Amino acid sequence: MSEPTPLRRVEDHSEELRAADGRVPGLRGRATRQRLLACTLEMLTSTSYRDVKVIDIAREAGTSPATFYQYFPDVEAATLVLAEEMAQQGQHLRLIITEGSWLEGEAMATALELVDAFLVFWDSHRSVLRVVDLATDEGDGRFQKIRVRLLNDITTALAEVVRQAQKAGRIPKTIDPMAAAGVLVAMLAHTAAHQYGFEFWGIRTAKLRQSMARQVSWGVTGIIPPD
Amino acid sequence: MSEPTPLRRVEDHSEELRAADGRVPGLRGRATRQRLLACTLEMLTSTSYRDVKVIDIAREAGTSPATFYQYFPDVEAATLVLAEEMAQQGQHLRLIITEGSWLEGEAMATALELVDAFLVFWDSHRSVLRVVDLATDEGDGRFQKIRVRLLNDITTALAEVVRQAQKAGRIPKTIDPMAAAGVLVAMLAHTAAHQYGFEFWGIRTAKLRQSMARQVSWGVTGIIPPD
DNA sequence: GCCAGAATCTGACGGTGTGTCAGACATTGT
DNA sequence: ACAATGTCTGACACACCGTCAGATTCTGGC
Repeated sequence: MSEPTPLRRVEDHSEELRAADGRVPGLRGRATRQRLLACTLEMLTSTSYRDVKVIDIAREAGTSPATFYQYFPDVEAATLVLAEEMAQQGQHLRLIITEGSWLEGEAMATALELVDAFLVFWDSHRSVLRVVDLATDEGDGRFQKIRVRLLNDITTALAEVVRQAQKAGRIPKTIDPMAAAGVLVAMLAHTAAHQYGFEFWGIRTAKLRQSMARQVSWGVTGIIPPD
Repeated sequence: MSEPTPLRRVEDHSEELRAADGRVPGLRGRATRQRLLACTLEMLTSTSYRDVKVIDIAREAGTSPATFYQYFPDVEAATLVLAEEMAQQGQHLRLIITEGSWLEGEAMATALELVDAFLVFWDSHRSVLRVVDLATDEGDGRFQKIRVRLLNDITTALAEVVRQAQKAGRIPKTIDPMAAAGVLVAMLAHTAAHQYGFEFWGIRTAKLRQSMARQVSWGVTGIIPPD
């Protein structure tokens, strides 16, 4: 537990935070950084992405633009951190798939649980997720990585369920489990993202849930769900 | 065909184009406007949306920023026009659904056709579509309207197929046809949007097509597709 | 308590983009 | 040839960006 290498100056990195000038921020610094992150998030939810300005974030945080640049090279970088935090929190979605039962008669309930979790998660991270999607589409590798990390675990978990169904002969062997799972995750993600769009369109959320869960349940187990 | 109301000055509107100063542009004007639109599109595909600047569009079009503002209040407005043009072209997707056969043994082929059309369409309008998605998420009603118009026709067409399947007793009556169709369209749209993301992830496009079509085919007809 | 030195913040500045004029320039009909 | 009308742009005031050098605040050692 004590310092193991007194001679060589160990740049103990791992998750070392660095300010613009290369220094490791102390307590106060990290607090300001957090404040800036929070305000970035707030701006992101209340303003069009195009119009999120460093100067506004700084004003909101009760500091100056120069301070912002002390901790982040630009708005995108701050958003990236927010996205990483979000992806962290998304890991629990995976558990619903691996812990839940996909047996006949129970699959639909598990699917519904997954759908609900998706809807809640997407709703509470809307503003960051839409930037992640945009940046990914625009070919930004950093955001793409986060997006993949978030969805990959969920997809592989679902793919494993598909593989089981294939063994049981309920889903054709010609199906690629990852493709099947990926398509379902895409459906979940996009529906969740445009949730309120559907409502506005005259579709009740309860009906939406039902249809989403139905597609997931069948797509993953090959079992036709009960009404 | 001749002027019918010589006394009252008829503001013949309908689809009257207006410049910033309220005048109706002539030939040269409309040409410049088109040139600006084309350059906006080009910028949109080659640059992050945040970084598309009026000055760049103008430079590219060989004109000055002031000219841009003659025809559009801002970059978003120009994008809106591009989005409208795109939505127009999307109408043909609807035909695939209404003209195709969803009978047993043929549904999968129709579904595949639909999937392919989606993939092609999304690919050739990627840059505009991602802005439409972003702006819609951000609550911009104008983009939302376009998005709905594009997807609504497709969704109602699919919903009609679902309704038939319900009559035939292959899909439970408790399902809301629009919800079922909406979920499938969401899947198609999102998968198409992140097409190359899947490839990068090790999934072959052929397998993706297959899984997409499978979900559509079953979700819409209730018939389990053949391998 | 005081102070040196480290950590943190900011005012001020040159650079670039925005959005708006008034007026220069082009085109057209007579 | 010369209005009248349509089209474009230079110039400007304003806002934000991103970067310093130096002011301000904190901290540990005495």
